[in-house]
Amino acid sequence: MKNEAITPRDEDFAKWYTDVVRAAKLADYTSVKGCIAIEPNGYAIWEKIQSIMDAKFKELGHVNVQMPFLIPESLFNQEKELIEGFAPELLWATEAGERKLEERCAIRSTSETLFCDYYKKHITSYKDLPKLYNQWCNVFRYEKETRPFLRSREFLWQEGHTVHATAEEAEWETKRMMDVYKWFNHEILAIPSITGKKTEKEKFAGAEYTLTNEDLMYNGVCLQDGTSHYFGQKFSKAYDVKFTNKDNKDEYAYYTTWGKTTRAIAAIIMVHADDYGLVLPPRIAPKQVVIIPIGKDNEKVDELCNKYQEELTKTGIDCYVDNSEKSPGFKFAEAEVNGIPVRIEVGARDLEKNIITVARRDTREKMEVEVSTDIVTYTKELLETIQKDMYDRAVERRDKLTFEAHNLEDMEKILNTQPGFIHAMWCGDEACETRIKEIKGCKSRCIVEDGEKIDDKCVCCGKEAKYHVIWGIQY
RNA sequence: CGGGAAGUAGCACAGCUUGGUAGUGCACUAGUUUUGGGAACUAGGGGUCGCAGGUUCAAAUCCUGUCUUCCCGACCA
Repeated sequence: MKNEAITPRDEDFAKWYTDVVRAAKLADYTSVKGCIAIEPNGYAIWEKIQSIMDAKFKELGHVNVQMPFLIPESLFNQEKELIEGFAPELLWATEAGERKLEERCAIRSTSETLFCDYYKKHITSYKDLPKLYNQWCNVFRYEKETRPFLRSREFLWQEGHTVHATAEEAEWETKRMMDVYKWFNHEILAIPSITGKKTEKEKFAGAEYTLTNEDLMYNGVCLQDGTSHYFGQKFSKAYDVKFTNKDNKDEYAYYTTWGKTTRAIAAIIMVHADDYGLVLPPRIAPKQVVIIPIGKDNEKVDELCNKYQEELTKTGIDCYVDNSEKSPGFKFAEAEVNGIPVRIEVGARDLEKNIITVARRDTREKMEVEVSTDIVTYTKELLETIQKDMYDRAVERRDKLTFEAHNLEDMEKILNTQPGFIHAMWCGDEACETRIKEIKGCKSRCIVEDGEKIDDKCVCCGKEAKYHVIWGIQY
């Protein structure tokens, strides 16, 4: 049954996206521009993202803290590049009625300033290092065009802020956290992201360098989804974060930050969802299985539903029985639009033949299963299969939308027909980046680490090429 | 912030040109019958027409301003 509330994906991708968000009840608009109400279905996904990532952070030795929501202007001003980079997005709070703040404060857009201010007081010796802190919070950036999850003014994220005694260790941390994001996207979200280093033009304001995680959406548009920054001593010099090293000398600390946001939910939608609604990879689905009874007041049906629910829950599978008064057809459609990976239909008619029906959301395939089958093993295997198949399909689509450009004409042709990840060589000159941006706003996504040499010459100016870069149109 | 479109019941829309009792479908509530892909019938409830001014005897309708949402740019996770 085609969902009429959802605009077909190939007809209007932007409209399809917001239709899926609304139909799956992930978020709704509020009377505050750019600030969404994340609804239970959407927040449950975020909670699952949090729980998996948080467990990973803790496993790696990070601890959670919470910093203030307001940042004094004087503190912000200590780092020139940061304030310049963020100035257009900052919202300043000064007073509310007759109550005035002691100092003009920015609503936090990112918390480097506050962490540095804190670390400055708490680090004296190399023995205090490293500090591996993370915070889960909301931030506010004054965005002009907003869309649910994809780009909102207020959004939720985690920001890790670590300080180290040596550059090597800090760089290792930067890389290691990028690997965590990559692992998370590949293994949990079934999104085959690519990672690499941002160019000078695209890096975070004030960073020595920025590592990035880039996803490719169904329509070939790129999405930055997770970054890890190496600041070297830049911030610690600006904020005076010093420690005494082993040689009894003062040294500025080495600083890293890394973050991932609710935008990941946008990525899940734009990579996996279809014309029937949301499709959730089993490992991130808050509810992995829905059991739908068919046939009213049928003892056998109810009994089997409850038995399945109990057995599946016991093995750690998130499932529930849909006992609402709705018709079976309604329940099917609702489970589908909400993206629940597996649907078990227990019907009176089927039971006479000693079977049940199992449907997988990703392919919408229905299977008849003998009642005697061990439902736990069957479901576990099916969930794993779905996870793997979703990943494989995403890889296939990404590869289909991956191109090589050897000159500007190639680039233009690709961008005008079907955008995607465009591999091309670059001389390293910012002028060439600017020139390429003139083509449909195409930007460098990342420099491929250890990327193979496609050409000797820069795709733009023809001079000697230094870097293998992936280019694309971004959200 | 530039260019375009739209705001009327929870949702989708009609009514506006030519001012005169607030409409339709879905959803909602109650009851009955139903249940294998968004059930049927009957009876109900719900709207200061985005907001603020103005014109008028009278404004959803005309005028001005403003806010929000969507699309296309510029900016960004």
